[in-house]
Amino acid sequence: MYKTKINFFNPYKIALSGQAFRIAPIDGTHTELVSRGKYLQIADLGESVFAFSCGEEEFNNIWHNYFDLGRDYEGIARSVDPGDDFLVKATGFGSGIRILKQECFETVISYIISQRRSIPSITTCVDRLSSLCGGEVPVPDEVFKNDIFVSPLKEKYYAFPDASRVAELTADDLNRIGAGYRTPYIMRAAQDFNSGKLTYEGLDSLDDDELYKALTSMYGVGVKVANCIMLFSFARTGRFPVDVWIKRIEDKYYGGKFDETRYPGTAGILQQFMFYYIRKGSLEE
DNA sequence: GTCCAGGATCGGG
DNA sequence: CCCGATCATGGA
Repeated sequence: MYKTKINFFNPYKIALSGQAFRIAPIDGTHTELVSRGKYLQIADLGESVFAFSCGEEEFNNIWHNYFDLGRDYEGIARSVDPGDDFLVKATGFGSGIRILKQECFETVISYIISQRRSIPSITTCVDRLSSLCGGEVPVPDEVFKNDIFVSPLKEKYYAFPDASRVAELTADDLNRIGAGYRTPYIMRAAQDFNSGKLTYEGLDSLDDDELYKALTSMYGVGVKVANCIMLFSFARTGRFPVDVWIKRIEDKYYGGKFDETRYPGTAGILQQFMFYYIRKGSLEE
């Protein structure tokens, strides 16, 4: 168990923010996730103090980066135009949300799956894919031994499969987990990552325009999914994905188009606040 | 049963 | 370049 104080960090909101599909709140103060082939539980102890179900070394090597804890989110919130009522509200409401640095292949496949589906439906499909061919991930003993933590939601957890495993699946396999018409998209993406035609390192070495071009040239990856991959896996925080929810915001509050060039390098982070607010904000009004 | 979902592709104008 | 039809399925 590693305990530390973190400002502007709210795992509960992050779990509900819809940017990742394998993180979930257990109750109001506990959140669990699987990433990097590991199970992690976080307990919110109040006063901005959090307990992680791992050692200090794992926290520093993996989770500090995963949760983007080195970035100044307070400064980003302060940079918002005070005359933009909607954005000010959204940023305040979502305070504590971080842009996760998710694994590349998982993000590509998850967002290919995401097209034209609701978030619960995406989660179901990604979970089915993981339990079909991802390796089982143990829950650390610490979760059961230390009463700071609570019982996990599920009995078993599975890593998101790597490209070699997904590349072995047949169209029937993918249809069975509910991939629907995205099945051929997933198959080709898995082949490209498995063959080495696409790699995280290769893609990450590209600048924004080149990366965008590389992603949108993939079969089944269009404008929106490419921007999500860039934002949620490559930390290209200037990218501004527009889905049906953001489009509604643009129509209602920004005359049809949000001027993302006003926030170079941070528009994507603000986008996530907007997305969270339009979907969850009304629940507390 | 109906409707919509963190859209992309394809063909045709 | 822009437009409309179409795509398979889960969840509300």
